[in-house]
Amino acid sequence: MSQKSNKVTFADNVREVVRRIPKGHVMTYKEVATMTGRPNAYRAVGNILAKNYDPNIPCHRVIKSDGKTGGYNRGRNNKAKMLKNEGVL
DNA sequence: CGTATGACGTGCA
DNA sequence: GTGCACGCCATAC
Repeated sequence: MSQKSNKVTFADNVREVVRRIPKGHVMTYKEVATMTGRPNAYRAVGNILAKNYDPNIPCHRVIKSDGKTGGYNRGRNNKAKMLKNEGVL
C-alpha cells in the first residue's frame, strides 16, 4: 500500500479513484478531485484523464457537474449511451 | 524555470 | 436559457 518508493502523482490518485467507481454510479470531475484531496483541481483531473485514460479505467463514469457526460476519448463517443447501458439514468 | 495546454466550474451580460 | 470570459490545478515541453 502506500506508495513507498512509488511516486504517487495526482494522475495515479485520480486513476485509482475513478477505477473505484462502481457500476451504475457516476462521479463528477469535482467529486473525483475532492476524493484525491484537491477539490479545486478538477481541472487537473480532466487533464490527467485526458492524457492518461486507461482501458481499465471507466473514465466515462466521470461526468461534469451539470450532469452532462463531458467527454471520453477526446470526443463524446456514446458516453451517455454506455452509461445508460450500465444502469445510469 | 517559465509557458502553454486541458475530457471543468462558476459568474455575469 | 444561452453565450462568453476568467480562474484553478497539475502535467508536459
